[in-house]
Amino acid sequence: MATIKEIAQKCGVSTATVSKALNGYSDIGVETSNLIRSTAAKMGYFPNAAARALKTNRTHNLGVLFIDKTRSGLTHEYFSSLLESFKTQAEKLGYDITFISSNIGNVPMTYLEHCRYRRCDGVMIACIDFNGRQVFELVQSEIPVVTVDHVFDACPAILSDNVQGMRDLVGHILDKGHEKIAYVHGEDTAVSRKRLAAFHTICRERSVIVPPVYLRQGIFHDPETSRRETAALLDLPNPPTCILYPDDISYIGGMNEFERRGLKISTDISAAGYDGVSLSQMLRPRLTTLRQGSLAMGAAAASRLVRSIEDPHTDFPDHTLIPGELVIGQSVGSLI
Amino acid sequence: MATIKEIAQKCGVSTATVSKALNGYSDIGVETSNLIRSTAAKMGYFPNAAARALKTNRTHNLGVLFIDKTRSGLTHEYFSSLLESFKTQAEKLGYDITFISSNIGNVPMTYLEHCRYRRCDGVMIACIDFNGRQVFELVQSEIPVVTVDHVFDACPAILSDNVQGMRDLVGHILDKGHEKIAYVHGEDTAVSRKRLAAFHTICRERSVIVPPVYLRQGIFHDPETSRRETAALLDLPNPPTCILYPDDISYIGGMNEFERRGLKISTDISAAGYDGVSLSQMLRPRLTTLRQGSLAMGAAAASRLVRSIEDPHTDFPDHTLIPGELVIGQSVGSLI
DNA sequence: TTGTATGCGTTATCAT
DNA sequence: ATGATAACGCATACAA
Repeated sequence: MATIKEIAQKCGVSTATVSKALNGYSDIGVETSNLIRSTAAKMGYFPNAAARALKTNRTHNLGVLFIDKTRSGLTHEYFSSLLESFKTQAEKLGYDITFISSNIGNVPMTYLEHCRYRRCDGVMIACIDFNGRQVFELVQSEIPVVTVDHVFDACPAILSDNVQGMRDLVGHILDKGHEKIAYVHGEDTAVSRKRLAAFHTICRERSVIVPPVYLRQGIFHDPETSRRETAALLDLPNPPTCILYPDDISYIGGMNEFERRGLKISTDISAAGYDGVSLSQMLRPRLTTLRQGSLAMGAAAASRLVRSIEDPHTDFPDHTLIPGELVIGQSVGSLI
Repeated sequence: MATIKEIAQKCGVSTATVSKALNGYSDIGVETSNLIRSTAAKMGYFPNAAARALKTNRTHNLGVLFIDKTRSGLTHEYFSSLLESFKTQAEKLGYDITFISSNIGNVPMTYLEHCRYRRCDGVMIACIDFNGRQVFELVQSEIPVVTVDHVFDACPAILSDNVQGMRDLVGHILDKGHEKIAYVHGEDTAVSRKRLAAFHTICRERSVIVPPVYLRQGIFHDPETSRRETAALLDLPNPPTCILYPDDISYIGGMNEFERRGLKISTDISAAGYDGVSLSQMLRPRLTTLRQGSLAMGAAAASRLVRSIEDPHTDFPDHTLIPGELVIGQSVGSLI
């Protein structure tokens, strides 16, 4: 591995000159600069990240806190594509990413300690229990943080626009003439609450009454629970004509229950998901759903985090709302 | 951030003593050692990874080469759970992981250069076009490498046991009395070839004849192609009673075609997938498939790589075969 | 058992 | 325009 010193020897200059030339300082002669650059390239030189980090106190490394007890983090398309686009954007901006965890080797450490150990320039937090003490400690620290789909007072956040998304989705269903709409929603989280509130708001705006029994508590990404709630809804004396699910995967449970009862989706019963994962468009009928802008969110998170790092003066905890996109499949039939 | 120097001051000893005490050298007095350790803990000390790396030439960082043009890498459960378990095991062994890519900032670099820049102690390669020049360059380098589901002459490999997996799966189907078995297989890769060969072998062993027209070239994770091939198979004068798909996602295409034709899966037609992703067990009927040991593979890859790094003397390019597990759903009906 | 001194590869300050 | 030198935090050979 070529070092700056070797380049200096080869070019007959000092290491200081090489360093400056390579970092584009203007006070180096054009000729020497060119000579240095070309021989550096010829020798396959790359700066030693550790040495540079030691000196500059900047690692060009972003921490990613992306943990899930159920190991569902990476296996949910919404999160994995978010991560993928975060990584891509981070790389474009010159940063690598490192996963943060709560122990390394046998040494237990908090998230914050892990970040400090690796000298992360900043951290993105997503897909985690945001109420943990360790998360809070990290958020309160001096390290720049960006959160996704959660708001902390102290740091910027990238948020999926669940309110508008829900409005678009339910609006479409209402346009199709449905007036008996049930909603199997996810666990009680900020996301669920926003969607639920938006659901109520638009229904009221359009003078559609939602009987309390149409609202069922489900679990994100758990088809079996959704199947059970679907069965309960269908057994009602006055069953709904359309059922909303917490997400596309949960819809699978409903779909199974429909088929078991011989109900044809879109004519006998309508349904909609949320997320817009690729599976939803593989099914027949294609699912009507709301595709969350996970790619845009990942990229926005990376850009926003790097801004916090590189321009700390103008930094303040703003919120970026990323819109989703209504995906009209064939799972919501028309009643008009 | 506390440094070794501050601890030294506080304890009234030299930095060398602190360093030794913290690294468990035996030539430090028990009392001083205890004093140093406790004050270090009290001060929230963690060694500066960059400084340590600079000195020891070891970063405790593993590179992960995990790229896919179609961005399907992270979104396929097989790969994402492989990565997740690799990460978990690496952390247990005291390593963080860094994604390797082919450019960072505006600076284009090869995979090898990126690894060197970050001073990765080793690299895991999976889910990538293994035929690329840059991959080859990396494999030939001095950096320890482990590959997953691909064999290079020069480095150890972790392999899913596709031959035994296929034997188990097809064996089960034959046990159910099927004699007309079609196989929509994936693109022409080493994995496909192994599975195809195993398919032929076991059929021959059990005296089952496979007409060439029962073998169809599909595409991994592409339901639409599978749907088309399924239609072609069903339109045959002498159609199969059971169809194998390249993977569970591809099966969705077949499933759609069955339903379109009003064929009841398991009684009118049988089908099997491969991979054993969680979706396959959410569908009704549950899919009969072969669950690949992705968790075991990820962990094995991490352990194997760390062994290459920490014990280079005994290192040689061996292969670790990880078995899968037959998952018997309801999609293969009995003909006997 | 403990301390001194040096160097890892880089950047940055200050001379020249 | 270029160079000598110190410093970043740590580990270690060697001296005491």
